[in-house]
Amino acid sequence: MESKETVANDLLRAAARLSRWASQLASFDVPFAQARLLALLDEMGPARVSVLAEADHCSQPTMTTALQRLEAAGWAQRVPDPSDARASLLSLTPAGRGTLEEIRGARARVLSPTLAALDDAEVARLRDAASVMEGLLQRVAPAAHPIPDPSPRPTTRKDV
Amino acid sequence: MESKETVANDLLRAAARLSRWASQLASFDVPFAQARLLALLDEMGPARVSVLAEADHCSQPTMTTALQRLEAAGWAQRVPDPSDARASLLSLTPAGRGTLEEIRGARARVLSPTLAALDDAEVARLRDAASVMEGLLQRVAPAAHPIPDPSPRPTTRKDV
DNA sequence: TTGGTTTATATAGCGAACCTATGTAGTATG
DNA sequence: CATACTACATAGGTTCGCTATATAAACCAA
Repeated sequence: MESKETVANDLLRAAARLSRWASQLASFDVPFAQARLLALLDEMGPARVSVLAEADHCSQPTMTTALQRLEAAGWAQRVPDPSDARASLLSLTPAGRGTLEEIRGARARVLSPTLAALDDAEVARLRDAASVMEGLLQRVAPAAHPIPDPSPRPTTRKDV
Repeated sequence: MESKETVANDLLRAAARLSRWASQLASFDVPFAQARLLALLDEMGPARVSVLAEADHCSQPTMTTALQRLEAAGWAQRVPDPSDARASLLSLTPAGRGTLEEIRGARARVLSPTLAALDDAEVARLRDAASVMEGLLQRVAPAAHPIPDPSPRPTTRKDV
């Protein structure tokens, strides 16, 4: 139904713009992808590289280098996985946890002037918006390859 | 009651993840930033580089190179600004508009299996989530909005 | 055990998308 | 007309993402 397509595009566009705005305005010295990874490590505790990559919807090499950056900054640490010598378990250091808290506080401060002007009903709408998007992601995340797109590449990009 | 800080962080995190997931699955050949710029050009009609940069919350050089990529792909065109020989007015070509429609359709198709499983109440929650984020964006960044007004912008701040 | 496959991660190499600093040319103004 | 300002382009650098491939451990027959 067309209304559902409209919902999809409106939602994705709004999410993209909000995310983009936040990543720019609340830019301390920590790049956005690194802040996102700090939050992921905080959530998932000690975890393998490949598990983190899947959770973040990025490739394993991308996660490897991202984690190397965090380790170099002293924000993440790795220990060998006792059950598999090929794997490592990554987790936040205390410094990493402190940085994550700083980031969350800075984001909240950036949004606070706007949030202060909202009444409880609007705050409730925001809360519901966050939870409904989380729910959507949980429905959609397990399907790693939902639309294989069998058609050959239209090559809209290379030809004029 | 949860604090407003928690709401802000939850919302931003959910928006970031949803946007990230969508940009990975629904972006056939077209990189995410280029798709975003196509939508921006569609909204803002013929517009100057600097106006587009401000609306997209990026620097002017970033917008310059992004537009050069779109022009090279045949999706954007520029005409000299009749009122100022230094400036150009950028707009979508018919090919660019077609590509944008393809992108929107692909996004909707990617989400449609999930949306089809939702009842009307949940779809309504998604719709409300999109609109509440749009409202939040207009409070914090009153720029990128359907306003085909070609009158010159009075100010050019950005001086921090 | 050996040898082949699979799995977990790392490396190499690339392009896109950001940034700041600076150059260039047109515009405006004293 | 000279100076300052403005709009855009270019230069140079980092982050972030990808695919392809290498390396090493684990697994699994025979």
